[in-house]
Amino acid sequence: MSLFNNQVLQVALPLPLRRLFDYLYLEPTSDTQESNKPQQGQRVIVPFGRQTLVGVVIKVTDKSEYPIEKLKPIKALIENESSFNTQQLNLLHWAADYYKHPIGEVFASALPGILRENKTIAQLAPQALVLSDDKSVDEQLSKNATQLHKLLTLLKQGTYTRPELTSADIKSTSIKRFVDEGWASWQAMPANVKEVTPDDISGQLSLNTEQAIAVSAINSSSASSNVSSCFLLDGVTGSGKTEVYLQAIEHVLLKQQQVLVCVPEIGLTPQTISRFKQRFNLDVELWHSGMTDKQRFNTWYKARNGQAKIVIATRSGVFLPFSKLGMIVIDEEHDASFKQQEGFKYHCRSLALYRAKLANVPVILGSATPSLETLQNALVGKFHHLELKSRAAGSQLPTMKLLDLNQCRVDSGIGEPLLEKIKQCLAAKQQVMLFINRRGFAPVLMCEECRWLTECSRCSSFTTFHKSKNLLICHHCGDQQPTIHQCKGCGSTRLSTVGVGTEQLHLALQAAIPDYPVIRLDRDSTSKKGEFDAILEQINKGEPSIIVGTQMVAKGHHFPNVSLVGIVDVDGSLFSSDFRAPEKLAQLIVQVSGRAGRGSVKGEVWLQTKFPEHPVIQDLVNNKYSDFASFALTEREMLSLPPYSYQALIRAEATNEQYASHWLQSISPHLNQFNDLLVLGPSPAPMTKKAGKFRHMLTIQCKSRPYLHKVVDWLIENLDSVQKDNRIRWSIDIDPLDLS
DNA sequence: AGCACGCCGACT
DNA sequence: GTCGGCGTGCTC
Repeated sequence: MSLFNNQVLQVALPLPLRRLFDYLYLEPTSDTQESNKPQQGQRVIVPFGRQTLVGVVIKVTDKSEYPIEKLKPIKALIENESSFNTQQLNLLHWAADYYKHPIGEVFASALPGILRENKTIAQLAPQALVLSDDKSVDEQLSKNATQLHKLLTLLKQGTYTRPELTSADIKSTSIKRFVDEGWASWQAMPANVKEVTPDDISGQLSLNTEQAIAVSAINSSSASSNVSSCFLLDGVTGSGKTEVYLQAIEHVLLKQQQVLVCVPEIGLTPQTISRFKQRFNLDVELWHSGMTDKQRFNTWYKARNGQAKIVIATRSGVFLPFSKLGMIVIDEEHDASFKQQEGFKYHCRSLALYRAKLANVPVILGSATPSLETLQNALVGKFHHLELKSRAAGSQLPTMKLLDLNQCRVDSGIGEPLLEKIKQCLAAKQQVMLFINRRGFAPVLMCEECRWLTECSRCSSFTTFHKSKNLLICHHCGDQQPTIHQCKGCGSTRLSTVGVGTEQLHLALQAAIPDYPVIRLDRDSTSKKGEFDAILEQINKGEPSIIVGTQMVAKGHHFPNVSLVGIVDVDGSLFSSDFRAPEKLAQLIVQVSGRAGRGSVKGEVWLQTKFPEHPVIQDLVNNKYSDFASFALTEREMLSLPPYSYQALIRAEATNEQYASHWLQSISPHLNQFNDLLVLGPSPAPMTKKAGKFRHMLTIQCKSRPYLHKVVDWLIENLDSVQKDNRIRWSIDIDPLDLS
C-alpha cells in the first residue's frame, strides 16, 4: 500500500509502556488549508483504544513495523510548532534512555500540566492589554477622568498583563471601559524581551578573596564558550555562597542569557526570592508544585520566549524550555529532594549537568555539605572545586556535646542530662529543637552488656530485626536468620533494639515537661496547606517551646531563639541498612549547627549515642564535614559502594507477599551470564502505605556504569519473555538514593 | 495507565 | 434472575 504523501508518525503517549505507537498523518487535501508539516516535538491528538490521548511526535517517517493498514490516522496536530526546543528533545531522549523510563511519561513530565490537554500554546499565552490604533481615545476621554488617563498613559508606554495593571493601581472598571469602547484589547502577550543593562542590577556586596576567586573562575568559564564547566561551590554556612551565585548570574544576564536556579522543595522561601528580586530589577519567575496550572504555564511560556531572565525552581525546572540558557545553579546540591522518588525517578542534578553540556554553559553546585558523589567528581577533577572557608564575622559555631546513653538514665529516648538541659533552656526563655530521623528507621538488635550488634554473615552490614516475623533480615543481601535471644559476644540475654520510636517522643516530652508547648514539625503534621506556615509563625514568636521535627526543619528556616539542638537518634543512622545514612547524618549535623545559637547566646548541639567511641561519631564531633567526607569516601571505596560503583534497583510489588520476592529470585539466575556484577537481594522493603501491597527489591551493582546500563537494558528487553508474571508490578530505579 | 471483556457471588 | 467484584489482555 502506497502512502503517497502521507506519513507515519511515531508518537510517545503518556503511558507506562516502553514503546512508541505509530499513526498515519494524512496530508490535508484541500488547498485552502495551510499544510502543517508534522515535526518532532509536536503535540498530537490520537485515538488510543477507546480513549483519546495527547501524544508527542518523536519521529516522522514513511514506514512502520506495524501492519500499515491497521494504523489509525491522528485526530489532529494541536498546533503548527514543536512544544519542545532542540535542547529539550535531546535532554528528554537522554533522560528516558538513562533512567530506563517510558519515554511518553518522560515527555509528559516535561510539559506544564495544562499542555497535556488539547490546548494550544497561543490560546493559553498570557493576555496583555494593547492600545488600539484608533487615535481618538484622547479626544473621547474627559479631562477629569483621572483613572482612565492613568491607564492611557501606561498603555502608551507598552502592553501590560492584568496582574501588572492591578499592581499599578489600575481599577478593573477602567480596563473594562477601555475594552468596551474598543480603545484597547486583550491580545496574546508579545515576547517582551527586554535588554538587561547594568542599571537593572544593584546592591552588590563586596567579596572576600575566596568569593572573588570563585566568581572570576565561573565568569571566565562562561566567557570562553567552548569550555563547558561544572563548579562545586563548597562553602560553610554563612560564607556567602549566595553572593557568589548572584554575581555569577549577573555576568550571565548581561550577556542577555537566562539563568535557572534549582532549589530543594522546601528551599523556595520568601527570603530566597526577595534576595533575587532586590538584586535584579528583572522578571524573576518561579516554578514549583504549589503553583496553579496557569501560573506554571506562564513561567514555562516566559522561559520559552526569553522574557524570564531568572527562574527559581524545584527539580522539574530542569525541563523548562529556556531559549537562551546561560547557566544553571543547583543550590544545596546534596539535598535528596532533587531525586524524584515516584514514577520517573530522575535526579535534577544529573539532568542539569547533561543539559548544561548541551547548552555549553556552566553549572554551579552549591552546598556546605556536598554529596559524596559530587565531592568525588571534584576530587578526580571532573568538577572545579571552589572552597569558601571563611565565614562572615559575628556568627560563631555552637558547642558539640556527646551524650553517652550508657552512662545515664534514658526515658523515651531522651537521656536525663539532655532532659535537664532542655528544662534549663526553657527556663531561660529559649527554644529547643529536637531532631529525629523517621525515615530509614530500621531496628538493629544490640546487646545491652557488651554492645555487640547482630551482623550479617554473608556481607558486612547489620541485620534488621523484624518483630512480626521474628527474623533477622539483612537489607543489603536479603539473607534471613531466625532471631537470636543470646548475645554471640558475651552470652547475655539482654538484647534490645537500637534507635528510638518517633511517635512516643512527642508524647513523652509533653508528659515530662508539661509547662511548655511541644510543637511537632514533620510531613504528617504539615500536610494541609497553610499548616506549615502557621507552625512556623508560632515558632517565630520566639516563646520558649520544644520543637520536635524531622530533617525538614533543618533547612532554610531561621529560628532566632533556638539555643539548644538535640539529635535524638544518632545510632539509628550509624547502623542503618542504608549506607548513605552516616552521610545524611553528617549533613544534618552541619545544618542544625547553623540553626543553634544565633544572636548573643552561644548554642549547643547534643548528640545522643550508645557508641561514643565509634569513629564516625568521633569524626562528626571533632572534625569538619570535609574530614568526615574524606573518611567516608575511603570507606565507600573499600566497600566498592557508590560513588565507586553504580547501582540499579528493581522494585517489585504484588498483592501477595511471596509473589514479589519469588519473581525477583527467579530473575537473579539470568544475571549470572554477566560478569563483574554484584547482585544483592531480593530483600524486603518496608510495607507501602497502600494496604495489602508488598514490595521487594533487587540491587544490581557494578563498577562500570556503561556495563550496568547494558545489563539493565537486557533485563528490560527480556523481563517479560523470561519471567512473565502479571501479578507483579515492577519498576527500575537508576542511581537509587532511597534504598528502602 | 485506562478500559474493556469475562466469569463467579450476594442482592432487589 | 441481575449488579459488580477484579483477573486478564490490549491499545498503533
